[in-house]
Amino acid sequence: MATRTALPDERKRQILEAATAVFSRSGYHEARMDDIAEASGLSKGALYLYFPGKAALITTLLESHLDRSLHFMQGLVHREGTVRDRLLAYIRHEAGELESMRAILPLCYEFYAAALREQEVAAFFKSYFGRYLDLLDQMIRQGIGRGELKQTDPRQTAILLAGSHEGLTLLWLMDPTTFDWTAQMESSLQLVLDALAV
Amino acid sequence: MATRTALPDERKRQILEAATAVFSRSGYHEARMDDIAEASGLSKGALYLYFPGKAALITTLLESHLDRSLHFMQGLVHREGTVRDRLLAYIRHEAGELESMRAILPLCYEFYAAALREQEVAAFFKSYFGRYLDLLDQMIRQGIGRGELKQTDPRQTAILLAGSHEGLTLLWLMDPTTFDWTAQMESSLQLVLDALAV
DNA sequence: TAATGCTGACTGACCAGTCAGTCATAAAGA
DNA sequence: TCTTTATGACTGACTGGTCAGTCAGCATTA
Repeated sequence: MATRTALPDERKRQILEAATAVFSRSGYHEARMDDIAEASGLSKGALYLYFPGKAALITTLLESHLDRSLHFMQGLVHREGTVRDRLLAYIRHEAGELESMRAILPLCYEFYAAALREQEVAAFFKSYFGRYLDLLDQMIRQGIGRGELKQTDPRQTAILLAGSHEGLTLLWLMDPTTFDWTAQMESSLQLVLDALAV
Repeated sequence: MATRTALPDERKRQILEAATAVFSRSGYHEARMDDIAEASGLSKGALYLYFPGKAALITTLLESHLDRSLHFMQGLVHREGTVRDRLLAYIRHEAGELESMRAILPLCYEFYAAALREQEVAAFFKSYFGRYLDLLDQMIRQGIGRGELKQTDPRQTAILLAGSHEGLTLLWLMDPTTFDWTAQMESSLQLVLDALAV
């Protein structure tokens, strides 16, 4: 019984792990279902027993990855401490994920491109970025309410912080040797928060 | 004679225009050479008389687009005025290109993804971002030298500005209704420059 | 014996790139 | 001036290869 119900989950995990490896090596379009089958140690047919198709593999992957990041941020909003300390904690947390991000982010970019053409993908990212901005927004409001930050448009600040995060990460990915991700993220955050400190 | 030598250029322009339309509608991978042929009013064979293949179409397109943006920035570095005014001018210039950016940027993202896997594409973007950062860096040094900005690490500031630009544009593309690109870019720039003003 | 989990050869659609052939025009010859 | 030959721009049917997804059948277990 335990095995019987556990099997599908185990197989899904096994397939997703293989898919992550293959997608991050080859990208979505270049990746072949045969490669994923081989990497997973299962047959191609088996993939279709657990997932309806190639697209489902990538969306499941991205969804779980982005959800984890969002979940951490959610926790921070309800934690004690200054906005500064909590955002620094967020940066440090993300820094720990940098290696897995290097595998996932190229796939995100392929999907950002798709998002700008396909309704369904667009809704997915719109919701993700929306929730991300809402959490930042909420934290900034806390900072203003507690007298840590100046009166300022919280949404605008949230967009600046989120945008810097996205953009700096992109620049870093393009050439990781030119600067240290964590140091740059921290100094950028400090600069913005200094400008907004009371 | 005039017509004879002008023809290849005219045809190339005609093909690139069609390619822009088709690529921005369908993306690089989904776009078919047959579609581009039809959109250009030429036959598929003719495309191969003027370009060696599909890849050459997209690289030519992106190259000319990024070069134009870089060229404008280059001009700004040698222009009179404060750093603030010149960067505001840059934002206003880019704002004017927003519509054509909406067609081109999805392709960029597809290529960012490719850049993270393929040596040749990586070199292309590395060089582009490198030159972009160099120009910003140079302008910030001018600001420091002229007493407009505090002593600060110019590279770090350049990375923050360039990163914000990239990231804010990405967020905006994902949902252009949530905020105004120009207003957000300007307020972000003002905040950063205020923090660095003497 | 039946059910479940899985296999992998196969199919059909797709598409980048090719190339034998067309056609309009120009140059050469009658 | 009329005819023939040459040129080069262009065409589009075709090829060769790829790959997502299918399904008839096998192996293992209950």
